[in-house]
Amino acid sequence: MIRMSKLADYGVVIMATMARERQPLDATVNARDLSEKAHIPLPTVGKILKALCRGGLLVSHRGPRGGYALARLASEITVLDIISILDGPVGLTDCTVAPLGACEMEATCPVRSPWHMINRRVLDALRGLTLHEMIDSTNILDKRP
Amino acid sequence: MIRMSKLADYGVVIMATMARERQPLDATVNARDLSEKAHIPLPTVGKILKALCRGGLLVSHRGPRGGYALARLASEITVLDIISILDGPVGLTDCTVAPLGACEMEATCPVRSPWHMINRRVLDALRGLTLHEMIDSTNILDKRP
DNA sequence: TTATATAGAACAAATTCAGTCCTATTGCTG
DNA sequence: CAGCAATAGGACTGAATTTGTTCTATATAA
Repeated sequence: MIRMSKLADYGVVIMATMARERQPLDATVNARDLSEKAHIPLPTVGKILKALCRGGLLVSHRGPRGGYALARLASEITVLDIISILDGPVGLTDCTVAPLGACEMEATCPVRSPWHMINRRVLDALRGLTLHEMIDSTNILDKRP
Repeated sequence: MIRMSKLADYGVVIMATMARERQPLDATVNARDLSEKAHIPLPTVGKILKALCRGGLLVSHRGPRGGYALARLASEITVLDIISILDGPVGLTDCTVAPLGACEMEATCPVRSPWHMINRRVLDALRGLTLHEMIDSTNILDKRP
């Protein structure tokens, strides 16, 4: 159904929530607080935060008063970054993600190249939106046609 | 993973194959031939053809020498049409498809409106490609940046 | 009347996903 | 230094979705 996983959906919400707190880059938020703010169960939040950390979007700090913080500015994190980490490579069809030669129909497939074009547009749409734009309530995104 | 179902993927291939035959609108192709041309198992092709027929994209003809034909010109059938019929409403997140008020976070959700914008772009990309453009090997789609 | 082809529903198997839990590790703090 | 707080990473289970098949009924051409 061309739907992304709930994990990725949650991930975007969590990242947006962190960014919206407008904390300095080095200020950390722990999983428990995020769970409450985003209304997502704590174990799930933890799982997502760990993945985002491994993916390089967050930095973590262990121990008491530990937590997570954005690894870079909200304006330099895109929706595509988040989804790719949590869901793997984004692609509408297998053949847009699989390595060249993986599909035996490749040479004669009537839809291969059109799919690549559509896929590129989808990627652009996801890459074109940063966390910063997402939380900036004064942005003009919604007014665009 | 933001991937559409195989059924929808097959559906697009099948429709493109039918359109590529460049047969007149009333000429029918049966499921068996399509199965061979598209390299998809016959039962699966049958299932997809039935669904596309119910969805109004194909017309069927029973009995010996029966089969299926496009219900309208290839230039008037979009990729979005095909996917919607086989996979249901297209939407990256549940909240872009669910009726208003279905999500309790709706009022305060930090990502709701950005998602709607991204979703609109994805829909546009899918709606912007017709079956005719897809099979027209001389089209300029691939050359676009 | 018979063979061919689709209609539609029901079904079984397989894959994927969501969510939880457990143990290890790190680092603050008294 | 001892104990607590917090993340790291993996394993595991249950559920939901998806895939692909099969079976019976119906229509139609020869």
